[in-house]
Amino acid sequence: MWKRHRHSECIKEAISRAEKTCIARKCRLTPIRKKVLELIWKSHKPIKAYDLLAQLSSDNFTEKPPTVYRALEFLHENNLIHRIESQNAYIGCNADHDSFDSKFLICDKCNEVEELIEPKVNKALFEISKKQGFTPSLVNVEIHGTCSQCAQR
Amino acid sequence: MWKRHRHSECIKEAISRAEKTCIARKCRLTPIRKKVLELIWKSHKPIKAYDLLAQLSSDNFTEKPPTVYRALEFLHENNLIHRIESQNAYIGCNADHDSFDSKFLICDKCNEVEELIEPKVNKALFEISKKQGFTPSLVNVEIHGTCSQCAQR
DNA sequence: ATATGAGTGTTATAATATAACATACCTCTT
DNA sequence: AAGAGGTATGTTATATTATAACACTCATAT
Ligand SMILES: [Zn+2]
Ligand SMILES: [Zn+2]
Ligand SMILES: [Zn+2]
Ligand SMILES: [Zn+2]
Repeated sequence: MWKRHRHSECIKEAISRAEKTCIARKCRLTPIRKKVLELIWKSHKPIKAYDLLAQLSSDNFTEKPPTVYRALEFLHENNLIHRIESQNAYIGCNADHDSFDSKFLICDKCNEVEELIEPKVNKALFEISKKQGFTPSLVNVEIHGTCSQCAQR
Repeated sequence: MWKRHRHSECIKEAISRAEKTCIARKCRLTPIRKKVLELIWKSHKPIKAYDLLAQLSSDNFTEKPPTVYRALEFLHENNLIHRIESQNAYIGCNADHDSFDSKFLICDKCNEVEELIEPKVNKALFEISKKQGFTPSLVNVEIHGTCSQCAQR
């Protein structure tokens, strides 16, 4: 996001990463799962389940919701995508980060999302939690605002 | 949460706080809005819109969804409640904190939620965002895990 | 009293997600 | 090659969450 790049490379990298993950974890990147992951990456923004569904379907053929939700579940379990809670939408992840740590910058103008990879805040949040007697297992941070591109306009 | 307290006092305090807020902001805590706020506080956990709806309704009378969603919208705009995004549920707020800063400890066992009031992490996140050229307007942190009560069991 | 805006009632529908069960398809064993 | 067992998909139905649109009521301010 906000950096020029060959987006087709992102997608290739994501698929290749997914294939490796599946070998390592002994699970299968079936055609449906692969297609959903590709569509998520093509979108370049968080994409909603029913938009994926529409793109999966062709004129003479309609996929049903469970198809896409199952693929999303699989991809999520295997750390290949994230769900942006405040948008009910899904975005690809190409970073090797702890699965319990996710942080996003969400532009409310253009809707693009960038994942923040930064371990310190996570650590601080874990420590604060523990002080309260709470045992954290997962941290999700969603920061809304305006990206640099949109700020310039 | 996780601290013994007279919960009836929480509710009273919340209503009194809401009344003050409404005077200050020149808006109205109508009977519906007040009732919804009370029900949210009575729940003691995040509560869902349709559960509120059920509680608002009596045997011979059913409220409609817009009634509760409008009340929730009002309460949220006026910083009297928070929405827990990962649960599609709503919880009361009695803290005087910046409206753009909300952090929650969410116990996945008992479903109770505690709000964390702690300014440092927020500041750190703002700074990290700005370094990326992003102008933040709102931070939401949801930390899932196990509360001390549930850990003991 | 009457105009104005805020609040509520009502109907309908949109958007998001899952349950349940049937069928197909891999992969391993024999 | 046949069968068993598990994984994945197809299919139907339904649950859950949320909003649009328009009519009506009510407070209150001039
Ligand atoms: Zn990630
Ligand atoms: Zn933007
Ligand atoms: Zn709060
Ligand atoms: Zn608990």
